[in-house]
Amino acid sequence: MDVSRLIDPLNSAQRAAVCAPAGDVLVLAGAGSGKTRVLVHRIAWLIQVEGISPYGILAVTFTNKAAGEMRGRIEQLLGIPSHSMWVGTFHGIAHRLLRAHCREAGLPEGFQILDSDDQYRAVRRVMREIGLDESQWPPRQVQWYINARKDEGLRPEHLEDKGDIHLKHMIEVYRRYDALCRRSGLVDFAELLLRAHELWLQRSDVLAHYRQRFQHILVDEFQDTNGIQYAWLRLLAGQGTVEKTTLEDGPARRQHLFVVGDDDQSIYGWRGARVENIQQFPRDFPGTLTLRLEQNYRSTGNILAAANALIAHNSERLGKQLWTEGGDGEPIHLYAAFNELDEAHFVTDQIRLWVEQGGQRRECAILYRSNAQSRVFEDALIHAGMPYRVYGGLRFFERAEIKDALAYLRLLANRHDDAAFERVVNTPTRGVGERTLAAVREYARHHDVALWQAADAVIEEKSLAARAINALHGFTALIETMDADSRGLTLFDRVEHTVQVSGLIAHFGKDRSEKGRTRLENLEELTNAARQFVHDFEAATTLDSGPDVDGTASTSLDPLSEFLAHAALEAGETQGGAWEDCVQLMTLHSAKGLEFRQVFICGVEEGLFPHRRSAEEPGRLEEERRLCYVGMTRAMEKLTLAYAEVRRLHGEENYTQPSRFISELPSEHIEEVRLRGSVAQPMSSAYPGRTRTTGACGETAPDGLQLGQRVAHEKFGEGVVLGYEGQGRHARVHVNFEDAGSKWLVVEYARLTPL
DNA sequence: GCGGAGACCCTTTTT
DNA sequence: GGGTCTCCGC
Repeated sequence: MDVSRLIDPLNSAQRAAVCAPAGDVLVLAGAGSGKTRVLVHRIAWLIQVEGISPYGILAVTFTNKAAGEMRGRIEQLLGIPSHSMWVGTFHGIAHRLLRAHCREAGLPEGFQILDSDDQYRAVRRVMREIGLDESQWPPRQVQWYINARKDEGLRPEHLEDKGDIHLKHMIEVYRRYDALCRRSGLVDFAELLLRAHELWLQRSDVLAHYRQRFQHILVDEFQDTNGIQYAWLRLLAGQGTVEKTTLEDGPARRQHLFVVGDDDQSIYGWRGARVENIQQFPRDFPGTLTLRLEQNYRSTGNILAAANALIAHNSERLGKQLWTEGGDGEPIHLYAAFNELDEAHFVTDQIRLWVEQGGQRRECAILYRSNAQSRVFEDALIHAGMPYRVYGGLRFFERAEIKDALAYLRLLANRHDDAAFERVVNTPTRGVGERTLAAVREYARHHDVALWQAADAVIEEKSLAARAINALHGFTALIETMDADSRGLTLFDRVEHTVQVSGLIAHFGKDRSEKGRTRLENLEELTNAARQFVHDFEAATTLDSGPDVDGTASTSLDPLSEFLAHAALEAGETQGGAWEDCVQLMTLHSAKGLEFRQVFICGVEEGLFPHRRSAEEPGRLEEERRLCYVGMTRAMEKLTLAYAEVRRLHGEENYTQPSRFISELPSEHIEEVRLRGSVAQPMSSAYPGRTRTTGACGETAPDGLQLGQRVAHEKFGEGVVLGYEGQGRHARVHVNFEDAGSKWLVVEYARLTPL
C-alpha cells in the first residue's frame, strides 16, 4: 500500500495531525490551511495504515455540503465507496440513530421531521390554542426560546419560571408543543439532537454498542458545536459516567476524538454555537494533542497580514498567526462610495475590468452583512448585463407547493401528523372552513388525540352542519383512497399519484401566471427528485449491506419515510444548477468555507458591519470581527472593502461612518481607491445654494454634460440633467428620467449619451 | 375564498 | 423599501 500518496502532499503540521498516534487530537486549523485535506487524509491513514475498519469510523460535519465533499474526497483518495462509513451531519447521524433505535428512544416507527417552518406553525398553533397574545410573545421568539432550551438539553420539566409571567407562558407553550409533537410523531431539528443525547443517557446498552463500534470519531468545524452536540460527542467518545457500569472497568478509553476547528472562525454564537467547547476540549480530554495549522495556501501576504492584524483585536483567542510562502500580492483596496448605488456601480465595474482582463465572473464574490444589501447589486449587475447568482433564500423543499405535496405524503405515512393535516386539510380549498377546523381542534385538544382522529370523530358525531361534515369527510376519504390506491407502488409513482390526486396540479394549474407555471414545474421536479432519490437510495443500501457488525443500525425504512426525511434534512440547493459563469453574491456567513480569487466586502460601515445590534456587547462585537476575518480570508488574490457615505436602508437615508474594522487594518496593506469626501463635497460649500445645481441651463457639468441637457441611459431611458456634484471621474450627475424618475448617477459608470 | 389595502417588521442560518 | 401577514370587503 502506498503511504506516500497520503503523506507527500502534506506539510509538516498537516502530517503531524494526519499521522498522530492514537489519542485525542485537537487541530486548530486556520482559514485556508487545508483543514478538509487533513480530515480526509486522517481517515485514509486510519484505514490504510492503522488498519481500522471503515465501520469503526464516524465523521461528523455541520452541513450536507461539507459531508458530501468529505465523502467525495475520501472516495477519490481511497478508491473505495464511502457508504460503508458513517459520514454525515450531526442531524443526519442523529436521525439515523433514532430510526434504528426508535423504540429505545421512545419514538413511533414512522416519526417524521419537522423543519423550522413547520415548527413555527406548530408553535403558533399552540399559542393560539391557549390564547397567548402574539404581540407580547412573538411566535418566532417563542420558537427560538424552545430551540435554545433544547440545545441546552433542557425539557420543560427542567425549567422554572421563578415567578416570571413571561417565562411561565413560554414554558407552557414549550410543554404543549412537546405534547403535540409526541402525539403527532414529529421531531424538530433540535429534538433530533436532544433525543439522540437522551438515547445515550438512558440506554447504556445502546451507548455501549456504539462506543464499541466507533472508536474513531472525527469532527469538522468543531467551533460550531452547541451544548448538546458536544455533550453527545463526549458520551460517545467514552467520556462520561455511564461506561463504568457497562463497558469498561478502568478509566481507559478506547475511543479517539479527532476534532478540527478554528476559534477565529466562530460566527454562529448567536444560534447557540459555543466556541468555549474548543477551549474546553483539552480540559475535558486530558492528554489531548493540540496542533496548529497556520500555513495558508489561499491568500496573498497582504490579505493575510491585514486579516491577522484585524483578528488580533479580539481578546478571547487561542492564538494563531497565518502565514504564506506566496508573495505579498496587491494591497487591499478600500473604496469610499457616495452611496450604495455608487458602491454597486464600482463593484460591477471592477468585475467588468476583471473579466476584460481574462478573469471569470464566478471567481468574484460580493459579500455583505445582510441580505437586504443584495438588491442594489442585483440591479447594477442586471443593468451591466452580468449574470450573477445569489445564495440564500428559499430552497427547493421549502417552497410552498412542495411543502403542500410533502404534507400529503406525510399524511400517507402517518395520519397523526398534525402539522401536515393543518397544512393541507383545505389546500386546495375543499370547503373545510375555519369553523369546522376549530371544532376539530377543540375535539383534539379535549380528548388529547391527533387532528386526524378528531376529524373522524367529528364526522361520526355529525355535530356540525351537513355541508361541513361532507367537506371534512371529503378530505379524510381522499387521503384514505390515495393511500389505498398508491400502496405498493414505487416511491416515484406514489409521489406522482399524490401530486395529481390531491388536486395540487389542478389547483396550481389554474394560475396561468408565471408564478403558477413555476409551481407546476416545481411539482414536476418533485417527482423527479423522488425518482432520483430511489436511485441513490438503492445504490447506497446495496453497498451498505456489507458486514454491518451491529445488525441494529442498518436502517431499513420504507422509501417514503426515508424520502420525507431526506427532504427535511437536505432542503436542496437554493437555486438550480445555473452553470453559467456567474458573479457570486452572498452574506458573509454563507461565504464561510468558500474561496474566490476576487472578493468584495461591501457595506463596511458602523451600524451595518458591525451590526448595530451586536456593537454594544463585547462578545458579539468580537463575533462580528471574526465574521470580517472570515470574509477577508475568502480572498485569494484581490480583496476590496467598500463602504458608502450615505446609505439608504429601510427607506431612510443615513449618513454613515466607516466601520471600526477598517481602522483596525494596518495602513501599509491598504490602498484607498477613493478618499472619503475627496470628491463629494457638501453641496452648500461647492455650490452655494441648491438652486445652482437644479437649474441654470447651459452650465457645464462633468464629462461635457450640460445642465438641462437631454441624455439617454441604458436602463433608465431618457432624461434631463438637473445638477451635478464633484469633479473628475467620480463626479455625479442628477438626472430626471422620464420613466425612471430622478437619479443621482456617477458619471464614470452611468455611461450617459448626450442627445 | 380570494385579492387588495394597510400594518408591521427589519441581522446573520443550517439542520 | 419591501416582504409578509392580517383583516376586510366582495
